[in-house]
Amino acid sequence: MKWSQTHLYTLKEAPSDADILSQQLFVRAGLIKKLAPGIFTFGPVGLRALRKFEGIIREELEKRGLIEVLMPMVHPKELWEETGRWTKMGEGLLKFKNRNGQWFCLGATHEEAITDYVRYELQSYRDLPKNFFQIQTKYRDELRPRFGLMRGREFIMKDAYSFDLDKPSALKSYQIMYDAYKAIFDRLKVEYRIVEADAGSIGGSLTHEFQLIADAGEDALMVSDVSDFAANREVCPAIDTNPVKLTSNQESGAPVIPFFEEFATPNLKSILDLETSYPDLKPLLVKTLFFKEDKPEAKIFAVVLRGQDEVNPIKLKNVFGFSQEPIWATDQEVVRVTGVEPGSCGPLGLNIDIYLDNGVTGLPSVVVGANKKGYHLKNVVLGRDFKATAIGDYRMAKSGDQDPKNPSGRLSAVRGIEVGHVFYLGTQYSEKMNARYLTKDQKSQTIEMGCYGIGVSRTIQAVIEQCHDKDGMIWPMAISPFLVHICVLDVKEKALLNLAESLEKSLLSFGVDTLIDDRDERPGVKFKDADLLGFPLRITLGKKGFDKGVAEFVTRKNQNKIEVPLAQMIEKAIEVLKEIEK
RNA sequence: CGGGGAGUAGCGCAGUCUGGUAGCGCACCUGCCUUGGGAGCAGGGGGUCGCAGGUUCAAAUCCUGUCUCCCCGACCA
Repeated sequence: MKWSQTHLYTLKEAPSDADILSQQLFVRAGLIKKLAPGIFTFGPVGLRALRKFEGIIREELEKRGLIEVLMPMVHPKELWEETGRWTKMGEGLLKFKNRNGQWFCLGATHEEAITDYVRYELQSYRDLPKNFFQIQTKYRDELRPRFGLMRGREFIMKDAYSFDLDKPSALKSYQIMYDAYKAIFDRLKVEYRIVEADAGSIGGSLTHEFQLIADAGEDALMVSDVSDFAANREVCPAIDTNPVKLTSNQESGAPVIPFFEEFATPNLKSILDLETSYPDLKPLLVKTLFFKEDKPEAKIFAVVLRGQDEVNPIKLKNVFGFSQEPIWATDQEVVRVTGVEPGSCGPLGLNIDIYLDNGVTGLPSVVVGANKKGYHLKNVVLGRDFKATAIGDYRMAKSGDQDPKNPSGRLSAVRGIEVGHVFYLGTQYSEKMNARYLTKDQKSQTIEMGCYGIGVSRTIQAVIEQCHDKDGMIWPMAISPFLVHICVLDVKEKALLNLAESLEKSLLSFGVDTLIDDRDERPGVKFKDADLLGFPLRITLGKKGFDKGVAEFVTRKNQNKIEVPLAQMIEKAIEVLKEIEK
């Protein structure tokens, strides 16, 4: 491909709305261009990266027996009403009417569509298992799109849906996809972790996320330093490594904690204020938070946890079986149940459900709000002074917590970009949509499902978030838009251009795609652009080298330079590329 | 939804307070010159200053309304 014959332009400055580096580089190199918030055009070079990644996905999935289909982007309302998601998905679904007044939405995910596609054809146990995939544009009406392709409204996704006879078979399909995803992301040669995760609005019980490690990632992950344990912080179990020790008197069983007493804490509103004013009480400070399920007429409940800990709404959602995260009670509601505004609330004397985080249970006594403005209570003892409805893990895990899989391991927090997600769904969709088959002994059985997604467009940018330097992108071989970038320094020299063209032709016969920069530009411009675009190998053909019979090879990653005799360019290029791939 | 900021050439910005011919850098076009790390000189093209209304002899600038975009925020008991 010649630069002059494609549409390639570069910017020295990034548009002011590009927030993270990978997005700036993508825009500067013309890989993407924003059309509207969260909606992008792919330029020819960006498209090549996209296509290469799609190729990898397709290869690994077809290898494992998946069937490629392509479903529509526009879905009728009735389809989504079958599963109740027309309303449950809320604002995320972009809905609109056609000229006849019929409602449609843009496909945000395709569980309904695929189930509809197969439910009348998959009738016999002989038809199962089957696993379908598609690579297609999704639309989700994100509240706040950002970071370019990372959180777009319109994006390209590979989604797959498995249909199985029973749960064991479905779990087998799950494992196949899990392994396929591993194979796919391994080929990118980037750092990623497979983490335990929350199922979110897709639903399901068994689920893993594939997270590409990057500081700009939107997800907080907890990873172990010794085992392969890794979890999204949303669901990571919180296990203290140095629980507060009971005093020796406590251990002997003597009731050393005196009755609780009130003390004045005027103008101290937050736990932070209390910590500052009473540093010696810091480990005993306990906060009482009030929540309710996100639906009308929901009951208020309290969560009690250490001042230093953060509540984890996802855990609450999962423990209580809510369909969504609980929401904070308003100040008025807090006053209604405690008699006092937030700042001095405590668990004593409440007649609502109180959920006690297990981080509190080791404390001999605690300090809580007195439910009286400007007062707190100390020497409060759990069980004696107030009772909890239930004790559980309701808090966020934090750095230094114990690895749930290996007691000697410690967790640390890293950030990740979710590029893949696998779910075991069970029958939650097939049941609602009546997708059934007949067993050998003629019984009607509900089909077991799984669903599996890869954010294709997100991944190519996420990769660059990890692979770049101050000069630009550094593409991994697997998805690099081109493998070789030939800079012809003197385009008026016909011989040089001819040489570049024949080199491209030869390389292409080895499957090595090449971009020839044939612009009439000064060398510096070409080198800067080559660094920005970041293809693995740059070959410089200049008049000086040509007269000496050599070309210069530069590997993008480490800027290693070697001189190569013109006659050996092809073999050497193949050799260098193989070296880079390692 | 709340808070903050911004809409002026393809991109990055100044000009707005204090009304008076629409500016700068990059990019683009022409010519000369230059050619191994974003050269130089000269000339040039491109704007209904987000939109609507108002004030004024005169509005990018002041007033009113409106739209759009961007950033931050759902840890406080």
